[in-house]
Amino acid sequence: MPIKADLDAIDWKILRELQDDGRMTNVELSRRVGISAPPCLRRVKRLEDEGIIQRYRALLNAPALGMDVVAFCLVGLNRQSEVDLKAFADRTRNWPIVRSAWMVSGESDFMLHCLAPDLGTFQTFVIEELTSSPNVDTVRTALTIRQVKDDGLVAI
Amino acid sequence: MPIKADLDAIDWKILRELQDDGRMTNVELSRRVGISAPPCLRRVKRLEDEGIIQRYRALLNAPALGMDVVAFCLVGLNRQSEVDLKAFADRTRNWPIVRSAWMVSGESDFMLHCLAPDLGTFQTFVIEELTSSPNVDTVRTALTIRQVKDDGLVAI
DNA sequence: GTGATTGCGCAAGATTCTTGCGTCAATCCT
DNA sequence: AGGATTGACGCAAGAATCTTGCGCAATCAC
Repeated sequence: MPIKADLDAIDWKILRELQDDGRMTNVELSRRVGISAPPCLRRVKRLEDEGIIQRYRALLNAPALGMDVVAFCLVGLNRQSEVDLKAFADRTRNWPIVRSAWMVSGESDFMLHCLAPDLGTFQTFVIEELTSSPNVDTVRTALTIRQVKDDGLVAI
Repeated sequence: MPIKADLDAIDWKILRELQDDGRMTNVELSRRVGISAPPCLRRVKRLEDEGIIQRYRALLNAPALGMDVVAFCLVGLNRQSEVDLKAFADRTRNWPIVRSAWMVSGESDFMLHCLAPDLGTFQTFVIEELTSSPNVDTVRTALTIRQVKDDGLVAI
């Protein structure tokens, strides 16, 4: 899709600040990156319009909301045809426990990032939904103990 | 940390909306959840103060920024003592290619979410940094082909 | 039934957003 | 080389939003 963006130092500063606090006011942002508010707002809008900033999201505290189990599942399929891959990808979108998912290459075909209120719910999901899903061959799970790093998507 | 929050239907609506667009104005948010702006702002501030909303983040388009390789690494250590785990966790924080990391239980000890400009850079990282890091036993990588689902952290 | 508590909405001042416009520096084209 | 063009900045002003205090109604406890 988008051609590689050409960004100057101020653009990178903006991206860094908005990754750190996506709800910062434009006035504060402009102060931090060293230009006045109007051109700063125009830069942010340009970054949004070009799709470099895809969206803004509030990050929630899962345990406080009763979601105590975070886990990853590596799923291997029996058949990896285009149709089979698409069918499984569609299925992940209908499982609320699966919060995000990637098609991957390697020993497995999909990586699922899962969130469940408790271990029983998660195990039931793995056994009764995931493992018993058509075309699913192997499922390896990794329960998270704690997150040890959480930086934004892009560094620099 | 936080006691399980007790949230009513409006709070959940607010959380859903701010996960979908974390930069929405409070006026628009209040309109969507069906109350006037001042109590809506007070609810958002309460959710922030109680740590239910942890932060706001701009999500960036990695390929547009020259980051074409997204991968996961499952890392197994030789020794899993408290000190060893902490040592490896600290090391992940100094690797810019590792964007987020979890300590996990299962066949591996750590899950790393990695981002690199190209395959060569990623392979060099895996071979010269990760695999050759002290106490690292096994490294299994899964290169992502594409993301097929990306919902917020908490559903409902 | 009465008092306390909680949360809503209104209103007004402060702040921020947004747009148009003038200026300036850098680049491009003869 | 020199004038034209482009692009981006900052100022200013009107519009929108944020923020706070306050009064009122509903709920809860006693």
